Amino acid sequence: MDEKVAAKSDQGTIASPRRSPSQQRSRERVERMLAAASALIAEQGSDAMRMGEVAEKAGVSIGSLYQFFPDKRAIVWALAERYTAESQACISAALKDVSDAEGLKQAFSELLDIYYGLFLAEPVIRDVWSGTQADKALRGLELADSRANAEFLVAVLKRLRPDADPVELETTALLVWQMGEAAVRLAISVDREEGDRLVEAYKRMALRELLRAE
Amino acid sequence: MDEKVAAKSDQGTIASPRRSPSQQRSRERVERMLAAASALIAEQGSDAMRMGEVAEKAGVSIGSLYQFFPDKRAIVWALAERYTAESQACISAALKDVSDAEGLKQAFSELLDIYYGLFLAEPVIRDVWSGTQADKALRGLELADSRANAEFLVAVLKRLRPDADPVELETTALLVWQMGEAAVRLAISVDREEGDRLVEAYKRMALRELLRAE
DNA sequence: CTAAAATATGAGTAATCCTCATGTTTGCAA
DNA sequence: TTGCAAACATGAGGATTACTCATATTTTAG
Repeated sequence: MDEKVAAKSDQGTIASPRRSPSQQRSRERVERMLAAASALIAEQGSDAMRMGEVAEKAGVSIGSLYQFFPDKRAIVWALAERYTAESQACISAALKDVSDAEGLKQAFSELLDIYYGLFLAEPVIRDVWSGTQADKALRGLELADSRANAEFLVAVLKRLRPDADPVELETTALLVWQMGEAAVRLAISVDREEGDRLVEAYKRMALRELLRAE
Repeated sequence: MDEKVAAKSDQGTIASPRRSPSQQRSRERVERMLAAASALIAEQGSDAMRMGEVAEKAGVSIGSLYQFFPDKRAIVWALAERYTAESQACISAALKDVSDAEGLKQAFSELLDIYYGLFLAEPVIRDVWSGTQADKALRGLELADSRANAEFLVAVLKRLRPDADPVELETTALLVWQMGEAAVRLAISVDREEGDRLVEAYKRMALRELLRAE
């Protein structure tokens, strides 16, 4: 029983596919499974995706699903890998030939627009790529919390830069705060030395932004 | 059946507590439940937390758990609210009396250290506050993906600033990239207008950092 | 044509969230 | 003190769902 529990909650390991589709027929079926999963994730998020629904939507049996995907996460994983590969190609292409400041400005700006547009248009990517199946209510709490915290920063900024556009100050504060949370999350997921460097680098960046004169 | 499913996957709503503990005894028991949940989340993450384990560890029955928490998420939620309130008080206190640039520098730096330290020391907060129950493997993929993408930026930076410290460039690139993802995630969770503003603000910030001379 | 490999199936198993009927304790008015 | 209503406690069992496996079918290779 202990081993079963261990295996069940062993989230740190990637289960390898039970079998790779080698025939034409099975390749097509696997594609249908992925498409079905993608659609369901888009509708309700990967957490609410049910294996039975995926099978039904793909027109295959439950068993066939498990023929090629060892478990539910493997399907999400496969989609994630697909999008990852696509995005890397895109990023690499955009930045490959940049060789001066002006080029970087342009390429970076375009890249962000593409990335942003992708997230806006594709809920699957939002779920898979943003990597959080956290439920909406919790996300809402986080956003509210971020806003509340950013307000403290806004108050400070208004004192320091009374003539600045309030809307811009709000935007700056919220962004700086959110990026800080991202920096800390990143920092705790790498080794301590790199984490410390990242936090220090973030501090410098954030302060430059916060103290920047109009 | 349809209604049941709807209720089950209705992640956007916060279920209100079935009952508030009004007697001394039940208040203590609820505390024990929260403590047990907190410990289990620290061990394995909230996703792997089992209601039966929480009850056992708290020394109460399953039924008592559901007397005060409508569902599993409500426990996580309760912990999150607790930490949120604590952190807001901390942030507010740190920033309240800041009135000049030097003060902001100090306060902000200290705040970040506290925040970072909290995440390092308290795995519960990591799970609850960082708001992602996404499994470790997926998180690992994301980090690897971020690193890979940041490498493209590093290549550009090395061309633009050949004399800069490579380690610093790596740090800058990874941070800028990660913050970009955070900015986009934030942008898609607010209305379109504010989202656009946030992305544009991020672009400006990021480019200032990337193009900054040593 | 035939045997082996690949693929397909879906009823069944096990894990887990949550309910509910029933029993126990507490607060309080008479 | 006593009696009673409200609050609290319990855990077996219902319901859902990820996943298995014995069995059947299709494809491929020799």
